Amino acid sequence: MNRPLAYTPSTPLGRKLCSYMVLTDEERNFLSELERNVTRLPARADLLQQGERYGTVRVMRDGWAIRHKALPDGRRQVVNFVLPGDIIGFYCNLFETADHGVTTLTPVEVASFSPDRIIELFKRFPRLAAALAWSGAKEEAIIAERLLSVGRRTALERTAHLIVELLKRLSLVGLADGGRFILPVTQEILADALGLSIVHINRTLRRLRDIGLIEVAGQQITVNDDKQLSSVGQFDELYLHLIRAPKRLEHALEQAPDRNRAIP
Amino acid sequence: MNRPLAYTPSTPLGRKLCSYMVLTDEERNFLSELERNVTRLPARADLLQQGERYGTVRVMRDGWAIRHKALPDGRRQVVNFVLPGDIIGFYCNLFETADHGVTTLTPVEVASFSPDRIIELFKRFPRLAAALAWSGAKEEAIIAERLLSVGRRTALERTAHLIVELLKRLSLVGLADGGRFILPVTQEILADALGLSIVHINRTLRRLRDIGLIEVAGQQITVNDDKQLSSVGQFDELYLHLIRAPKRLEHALEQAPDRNRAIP
DNA sequence: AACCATCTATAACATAGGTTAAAGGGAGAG
DNA sequence: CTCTCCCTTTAACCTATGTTATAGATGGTT
Repeated sequence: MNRPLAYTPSTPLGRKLCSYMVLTDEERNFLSELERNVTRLPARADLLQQGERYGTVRVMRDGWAIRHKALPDGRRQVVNFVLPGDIIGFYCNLFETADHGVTTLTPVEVASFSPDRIIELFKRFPRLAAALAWSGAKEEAIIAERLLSVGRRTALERTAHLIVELLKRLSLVGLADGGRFILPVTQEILADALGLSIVHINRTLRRLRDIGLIEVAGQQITVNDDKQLSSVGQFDELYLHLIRAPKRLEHALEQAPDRNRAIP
Repeated sequence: MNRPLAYTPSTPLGRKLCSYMVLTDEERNFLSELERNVTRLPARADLLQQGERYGTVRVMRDGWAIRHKALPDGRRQVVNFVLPGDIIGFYCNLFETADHGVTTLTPVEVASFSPDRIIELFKRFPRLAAALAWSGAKEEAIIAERLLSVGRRTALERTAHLIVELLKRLSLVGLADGGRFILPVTQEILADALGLSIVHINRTLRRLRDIGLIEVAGQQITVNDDKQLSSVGQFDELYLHLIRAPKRLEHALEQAPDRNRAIP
């Protein structure tokens, strides 16, 4: 392991931000300090409970989780999947109480730190703050796209769309290969993510299998024809904002942080 | 009009941020500079088109708009309503291209400024940056709640929920009084916001009228029994995060910005 | 190896909500 | 004043998806 640490931090969060911009040593140090305090949790553990008072900010280092909201009678909607490198309730930690829960799907490794560090980050590292804002905006875009799915796509389209989305997002962090990935999720959770019943998800997956677009073997999903699957799901990757930081941001951020601010 | 300007800036954005924390003169000046460049547009004008390259950041000063996403075949989902004081694509302006459109519902007054000002804001005004991050997180929370509605609430519940949400949000900016407000929206747009057909929205509104929970007169909606309407919609205002900034944030932000940063 | 719990799979039936069609408002243009 | 155009309203019918029920898989535990 003698890759220059300067370019590939060992932390998922650092790696993520690195893909937006070149980090200074100071920034890198601050980030790796944030991820110093690591915890392991089993599958099906609550990282955050709806209604709970926020205490810590967390970064998912390894494993999967879901962000979900529930109605009093138990109906539940999965808002998003939390993948390695994702931050759990970054801004939300600025709230008093959680309006959603976060539950692990697999054993996970998470780093925790105090919300005060966020304030510190805003004050000392404006470039990191902007980069995190950018990545927060990406999450919002993903949720808005899921709203479009649930509101306006048919069951078949939604399901196809979600599979393509996960394939893309996992490929980005090296967790999918040749259209094949592990989906550590029961059909109940899939149903809750897509606003469908568990029976209908089952029917829909079967249709996708019958058409030959996907193969399912336990938790392993293989996408046979991603072009056609994307087209069934009317998938347009625009919303994932996969391109690095836009030139504008990159340019503004690539200068060293102006700590003595000469701006008039 | 001789209220001390220091406490009630005349700009919607400034007023919004003021409710989170005490602003310094410098911050106030910066904000009002941002809102200097004002444009008026008629109803049904596109403030932003899906797929367009971002050019400017906008703040809604007066009027309504919708944020919406469309599928290639024309099906459309309204993601959120943009009310006075809301920022249009604040972080999103850091993206290359828009993954959603914004269209006015009424004649509007918007302020526009260059995205560069956002970078400047992050560098010079960390407290404003954090406050804007907080308000961005609130928008995400609203979208997540709408996802829960569309995914898991029945038509009646969703509709009730949206009406209560709008009532609360409008009350907050003084645009609703005694449960009465103007909803400058066709039933088609309501349908697109709730993931329903236009016919079914009509049926559902009728049911709410028949039960006596609301009254509709043109664009004016009167909520007769907001307790019961909230209960039908299983409305829990937690997600609106109406409380001022949490103590933690408030405390951290209320100090003057530490421009010379003595933090180790 | 047998047991239990949890998932998946399918069938049969029920219904919320979609679609199509057509008849009224209402408001701005001429 | 009346002609449009766009919106709302309602009815009749249809279908995608939900519900209930049951049987198989699967995998961990004793």
